[in-house]
Amino acid sequence: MMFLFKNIFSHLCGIDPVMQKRQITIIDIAKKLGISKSTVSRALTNNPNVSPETRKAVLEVAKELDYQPNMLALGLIKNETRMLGVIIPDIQKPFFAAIVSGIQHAVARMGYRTIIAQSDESPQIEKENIQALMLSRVDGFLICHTRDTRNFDQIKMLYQKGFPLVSFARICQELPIPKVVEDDFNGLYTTTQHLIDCGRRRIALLAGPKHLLASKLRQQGYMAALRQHGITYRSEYVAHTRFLHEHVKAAIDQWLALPEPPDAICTIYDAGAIQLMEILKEKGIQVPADIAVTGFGNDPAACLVVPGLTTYEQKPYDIGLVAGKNMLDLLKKRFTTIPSEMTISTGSLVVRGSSG
Amino acid sequence: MMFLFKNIFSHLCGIDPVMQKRQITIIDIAKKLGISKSTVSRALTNNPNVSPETRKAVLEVAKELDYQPNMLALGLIKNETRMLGVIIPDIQKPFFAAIVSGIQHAVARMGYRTIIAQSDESPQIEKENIQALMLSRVDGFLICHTRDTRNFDQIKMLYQKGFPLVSFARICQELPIPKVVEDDFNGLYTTTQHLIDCGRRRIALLAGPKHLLASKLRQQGYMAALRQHGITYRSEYVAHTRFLHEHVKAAIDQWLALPEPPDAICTIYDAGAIQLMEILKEKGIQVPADIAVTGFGNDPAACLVVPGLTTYEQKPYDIGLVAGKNMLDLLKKRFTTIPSEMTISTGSLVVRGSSG
DNA sequence: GTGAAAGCGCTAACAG
DNA sequence: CTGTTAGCGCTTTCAC
Repeated sequence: MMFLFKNIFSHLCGIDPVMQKRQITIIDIAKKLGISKSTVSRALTNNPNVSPETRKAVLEVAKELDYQPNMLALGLIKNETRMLGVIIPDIQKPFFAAIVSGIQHAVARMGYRTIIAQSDESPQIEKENIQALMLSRVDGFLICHTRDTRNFDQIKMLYQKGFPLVSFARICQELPIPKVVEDDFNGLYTTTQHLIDCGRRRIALLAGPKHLLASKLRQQGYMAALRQHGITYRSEYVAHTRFLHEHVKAAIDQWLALPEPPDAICTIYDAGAIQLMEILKEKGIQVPADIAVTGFGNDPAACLVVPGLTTYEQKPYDIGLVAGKNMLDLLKKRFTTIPSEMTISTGSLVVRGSSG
Repeated sequence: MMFLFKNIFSHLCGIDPVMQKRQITIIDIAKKLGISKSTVSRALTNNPNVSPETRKAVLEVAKELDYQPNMLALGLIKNETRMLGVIIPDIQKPFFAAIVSGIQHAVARMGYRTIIAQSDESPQIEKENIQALMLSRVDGFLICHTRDTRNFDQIKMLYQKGFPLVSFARICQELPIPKVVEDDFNGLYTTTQHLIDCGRRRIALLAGPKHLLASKLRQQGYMAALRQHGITYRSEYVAHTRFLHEHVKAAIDQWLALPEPPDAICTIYDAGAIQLMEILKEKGIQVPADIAVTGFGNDPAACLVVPGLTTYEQKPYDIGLVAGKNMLDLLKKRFTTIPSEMTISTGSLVVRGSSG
């Protein structure tokens, strides 16, 4: 519910907004000094072909008139906006918020601004956002696809048109562009191995959608760790979710109904692990005594639950930083080479109570 | 640590980026049809003064050539960018992330894009961001100040220049512009009263900086609740922090050294409450048995700590939504009235274990 | 209906 | 060093 109040300060502030005042242009400065606008332009852009006195006079008048250069006019000429389009699924997820922060800090130094667009995990909105940002003529795109994006026509179209492109976190593999990802494989390899080291042998996996690359890689890490230790992979121990609470619940019920229920559950995302722990607690099952649990990501929440969640720590801020730097590289050598490396940001195991 | 991999797909993707291809303009369309660019423009902008056949032909060729209107040129003429500047302290705080999300969803419908700039709680960076976004010629500003912003010259300057302005969360009181805030007073009144209802009498307050409006209002809510119940206000029970962990620790130490230490602690922010609970746990003090604790905000973390944190739930997403709508109103009736209402988003008490 | 011309604010090539 | 001219891509008079 919301309340409205008339602002009691309205009449007291004593500042009047100057509506509609035509903006000051270089022509105003030129007129005032009786010189041509080209000279003013030169003075303002540090062009050497201006006498020091003229420059000084121009700068003075510019300040006096509070002149603000019009970036639109400038952009029209240089055909650049110094704006970058950042497309993410959901800014409210700490993981993406941290990446965005990293990107911004990386590119702000070079005077680039970022336009953030959320796809809300909808491929359709993702498509519309790309379209809209293209029209806004951003200088480049940093894109993290939705979970369900399977058709990469839009980003291919951008590539074809020659837009500088960086793909991060949920990447498009089909294009030779810079990519920045978490170390999915190693993350699950590490947490799974940790559970094995803790003496667990019946280790289940709470995975993601089958088509999602990150999910696939994490599952491969899990399987590799099992293999390494001579533990047979059992498909009934693997549950694929679409990251919804119901799926987690269904997975547990299924596992507990098994003749040999798992003694540990590896998850590929912290939120799932935390939901898991809550459900187990409701059922009176002890974590880690009965079932150990691990996560992935080291969400802010991971250290707050009880017991603390053992997890693989990622550094989303660093991922953003690297993605931003890659974009700056592309922008710099725009017309020479296209680097198409994949950067893998390695994390580290954070051991807390949930793994025993 | 990061690893680099040469992308093995580089040679396989079969799509070639068309570097530098000059963008398609209305002149290309005009030439192809042997008509003037004015007619093309008219056809594209739904101007009635075009024959249906001409329009159809233009639309066809436009699609064929994949024509994209140049927003910069358009903006230069109309003097608008359909971009809004959003200035927040830190996108990684769930509170601000939710607000940003609300703003975006509110304005996206009307075709506005948002440029997010983080001030990192630095008044200096806040100032630079305002400056930069003004140069980028955004159509309006939605601003949440840093904790330490005391000088509002920058935003006043924007106001004076006639920019549509909305102030949210940490607002500037000195200007007659729309403001959207949480219900600070009521929040602390409510949590304090709840503690009193739980039988507590020696209630301390973990407050914020004295100069910060939200902090002042919350303290007033706390004091009003005490007064209401005939409990004497004791200044030694109030600690002002600058939201740092050390300050929280110092406050506790001070309170515990008192001849009559508090039996409850009201805080004005969840993060502080959670830090508080951790420190108390370390000291072997039981929450809520020995000391009850309440928070403010209902952070995602509030339901994860043990015991759960009793807190006043805010709806930051709604605050963003309202702020965005206010901005749209300003933009619509830009040259008529300036609404200057204050919208107060009311929350509600969420009772969990920490209050007993 | 359509075309020619002016102009949004600025830079850049070309003369002096 | 400085002024003139010609655009950047588009809309918008103003003629016809």
